[in-house]
Amino acid sequence: MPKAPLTPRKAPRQERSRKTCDAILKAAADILAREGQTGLNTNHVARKAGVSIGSLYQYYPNKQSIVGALIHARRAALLAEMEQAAEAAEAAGLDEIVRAMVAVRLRHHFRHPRLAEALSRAEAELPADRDLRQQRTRVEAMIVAVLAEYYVDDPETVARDVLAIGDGMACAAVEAGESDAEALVARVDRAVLGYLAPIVGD
Amino acid sequence: MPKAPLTPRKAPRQERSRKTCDAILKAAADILAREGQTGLNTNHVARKAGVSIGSLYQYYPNKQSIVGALIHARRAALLAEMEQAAEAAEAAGLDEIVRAMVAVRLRHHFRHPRLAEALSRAEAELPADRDLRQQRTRVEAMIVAVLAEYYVDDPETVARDVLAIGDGMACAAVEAGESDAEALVARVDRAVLGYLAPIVGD
Amino acid sequence: MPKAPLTPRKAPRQERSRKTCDAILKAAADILAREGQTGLNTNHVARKAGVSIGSLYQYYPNKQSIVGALIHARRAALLAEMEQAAEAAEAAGLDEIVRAMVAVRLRHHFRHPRLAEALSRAEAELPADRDLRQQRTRVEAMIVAVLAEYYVDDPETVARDVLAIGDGMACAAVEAGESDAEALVARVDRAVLGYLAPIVGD
Amino acid sequence: MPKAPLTPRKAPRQERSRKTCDAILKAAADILAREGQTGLNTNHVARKAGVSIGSLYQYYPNKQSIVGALIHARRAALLAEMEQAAEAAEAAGLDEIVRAMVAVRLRHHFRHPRLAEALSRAEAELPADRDLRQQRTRVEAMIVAVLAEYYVDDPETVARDVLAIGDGMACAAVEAGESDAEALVARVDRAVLGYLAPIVGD
DNA sequence: GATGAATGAGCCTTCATTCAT
DNA sequence: GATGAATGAAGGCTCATTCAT
Repeated sequence: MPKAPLTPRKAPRQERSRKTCDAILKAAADILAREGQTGLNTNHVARKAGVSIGSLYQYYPNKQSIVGALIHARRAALLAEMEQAAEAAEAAGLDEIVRAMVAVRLRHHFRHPRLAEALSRAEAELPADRDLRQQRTRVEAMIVAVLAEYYVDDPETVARDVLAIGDGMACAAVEAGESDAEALVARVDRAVLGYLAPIVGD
Repeated sequence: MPKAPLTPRKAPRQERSRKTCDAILKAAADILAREGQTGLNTNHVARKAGVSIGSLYQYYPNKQSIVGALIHARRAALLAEMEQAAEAAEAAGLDEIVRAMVAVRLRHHFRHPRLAEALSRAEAELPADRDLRQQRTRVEAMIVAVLAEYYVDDPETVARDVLAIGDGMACAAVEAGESDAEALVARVDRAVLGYLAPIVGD
Repeated sequence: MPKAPLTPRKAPRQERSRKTCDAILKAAADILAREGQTGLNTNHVARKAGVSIGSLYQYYPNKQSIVGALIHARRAALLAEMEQAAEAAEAAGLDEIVRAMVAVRLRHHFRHPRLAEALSRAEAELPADRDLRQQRTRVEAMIVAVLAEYYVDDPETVARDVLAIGDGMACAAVEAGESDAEALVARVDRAVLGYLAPIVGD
Repeated sequence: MPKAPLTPRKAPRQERSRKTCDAILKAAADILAREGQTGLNTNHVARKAGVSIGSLYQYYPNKQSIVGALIHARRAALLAEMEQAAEAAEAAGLDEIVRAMVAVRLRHHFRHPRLAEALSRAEAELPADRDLRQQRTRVEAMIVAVLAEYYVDDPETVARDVLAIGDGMACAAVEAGESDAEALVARVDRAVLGYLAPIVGD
C-alpha cells in the first residue's frame, strides 16, 4: 500500500478555507450517521457540503483522511470534556472520579449515537494510524492516571475494561432504542463499581 | 432498493451443493477475518473457495447474503453452545447460570476474534433482516428466561446489559492483544456480578 | 509507486478472450496513431474496441500495460522480420546484411508511421520495464552478432548508431510527409555505409 | 477545441514580469527533465517557480503555451549558436560548415539531454503551431543555405537527413548512458560525411 | 497585478452481477 | 448445474482553469 495519509492535507489559513473544511466534516458526519460507511463517498460528501469535489481533495488527501479527521475531532472534544470532569471530581474518591469520566463518555455517545457507532466501526477498519492510536491512548491514560494514584494493580487493563463496559452497554442501549443517557449512566455505574470493588483497597 | 434477500437462495439438498456452500462461507470467513470488509468481494471469495463466480451466485443471491449466512451460522453455533451451558448449569443459582452463558459467549468470541468482530461490524451496516433480528432476540431470550425465573425486573434490559458488558470487554481485550479467554472471563464475571447484585433479590 | 505491471493480466484461454484482447490492442493502436497519447484513455479504447471497460481491465491491469503490450507485439513482429532478413542475407557481406536489417526496420516503420512514432515516444515515458528492455536489447543484439562476426570494434555502440541513424531519418522523413520507404532506404544506406566504411576492415 | 494559443499571453515589458516568466519556464524545464510530461502540471510548475497559479495564467494562457515557450526559447538559443558556428566556419568547405553546425546541435542536446528529449517528444504531441513550425524551418534553412551554395540537389531533404542523423544518434547515445559529446560528434561526422560524399560534387 | 481557493470535467479502476457457452 | 467472460454503474482522485478577494 502506498501509504495513504490519514491527516488533512493543509491547514486552512483563510477564513473561507475553514468554512469549507468544516462543511466537509459536517457533511461526512451526517452521511455516516444516516447511512453508515456504505453511503459515504467523496462525491456525495462534497455535494452535501455544498462544495466541489476538487475542494474536498484540497483539504483531505483521500477519503479515509476525512473519516480520520472526524474521529480525531470528536475524540478531541471528548478528551476535553473528560478533563473537565476529572478536574471537577478531583476532590472526590476514586469511584466518583471514574464514574464521572465514564458518564461523560456515555453522554458524549448519546449525543450522536449513530455517528459515534459508525465512527467506531470505521476506525476498526481503518489502517493503523499513529495519530489516532496516540489519541486513543490518551483517553485511557486519563483513567490510568487516576487508578495509579490509588495504587490499583494493572491500571491499563482496568482502564480498558472500565471504558469497554461503558462502550458496550452504550451501543447495545442505543441499538435497542434507548435515548435516556442518565438511565444508562446509572446502570453502567453499577457494572463499573461492581467491577472495581474487589480490586480497590479500602 | 429492490429489497435484496439476505438468505441463501435455496437450501442445498445434495451433498455436492452443501460442499460448495460451505466452501464459500469458509472462504468468506477467512477473508473477513484477515482483511475485513474492505477485502471482501465476491470474485475473491469465489476464487478462494475454488468455485466459479457463477456458482457462487447460484447459492447466494448477492454479496450481503453471504455475510448474512455467515452471521447466521456462527450465531446458530453460539446458541447451541449456550443452550448446552444453560442445561449444564440449570441446577445452580442465577449468578452461576448467567456467568456460564456469558462465558460461553466470550470463549466463542475468542476462538475467532477477528472474524467475530468483523461480523459484528458487518451486521451493524447490513440492512435490517428479519431472520437475523429474530436470531439475535433468541440469544437474549435465553438470558431473559433465566432472569424471569428469578423474578428480576425488566429482564430484557438486564439481559442486554449483561451481554453488552461481555461483548464490550471482549472487543477491547482482543484489540489490546489479549488472548487468554479465561482471564477475561474472570474480569467479566466481576462486572456482571457487580451489575446484578443490587437487582437480584436474595 | 506501487509497481504497476506492464504485462497483460492473464493469458486468454478461450477463443472469445483472444478476440477481446486483440480488439483492445487494435483500438489502442488506432487511437495512438490518430491522436497520440493525449487521446488515449481506457474508456475510449474500450468503446472503440466494442468492449466494456470491465473487459479491458480483465486483460490489462492498467492503461500502461496496454501500451506496453502494443510495443511488445510490434517489436516482436519486427524481430521476426529482421531474423528473416538476416537469414536471407547470410551469404552476403557485412554491409549487405546490415543494410538488409536496417531496411526491414525502415519498412516496418513506414507501414504505420504515426503509430511507430507514438509508441516510441510512449516507451520513453513509460516506467522502465524489464521485459521491454530485454526485447529492445535483442534487436540490437542481432546487429551486434553480425558485427562481431566481422571483428568490428565496440559492436554495441556501432549497432546502436546504425539503428539510430535509420530511426532518426525515418522520423524526420515521415514528419516531412514522405511516404516512399524505398527512397529513404537508399538514403539511409548511404549514411550507414559511410558510417561503417572507416571501421570495417577490408 | 477552441484553438488554444501556444504563445505567451503578452510580452513582458517590465522587469518584474520578466522574472516571473523566466521562473516559470525554468521550473517547467526542471520538471520536464526530471519527470517527463507525466510530472508536468501547472500547479506543480507554479509552486516550484515560487509563483501563484493565478500569476502563471497571467503570463501563459494555458499549459501547452508553457511547453511551447520552452521549446521556442531553447530553439532560439540553438539557432543563435548555429549562426555563430556558421559564421566561424564560413571560410571552410561545405563539409566543414555542415559538421560544425551539426556539432553545435549535438552539444546543445548533450547540455540538457533529458530536457531536450522530453521537449522533442512534447513537440510531437503538441497541436501544430505556426510559430514553432517556422522556427523549425529556420534551423533547416540554415543548412539548406549552405548546401544550395554548393549546388547540392534537393537541399531540403539533405538538410533534413543530416539533422536527423545527428538527432537520432544523440538520443540513442544519451539513452545508452553516454555523456561525452565529442565522442559522439566524431561518430556522427562519419555518418554525415558518408551520407554527403556521393552527392557533393568534388 | 497577485493570490490561492474553488471548480468540475474527466480519467482510471473496481466489483457486484449477468449471461452465453 | 458449472463456468468464467462480459458488463457497466459507480467511486476515488487529478489537474487545467477560473474567479473572488
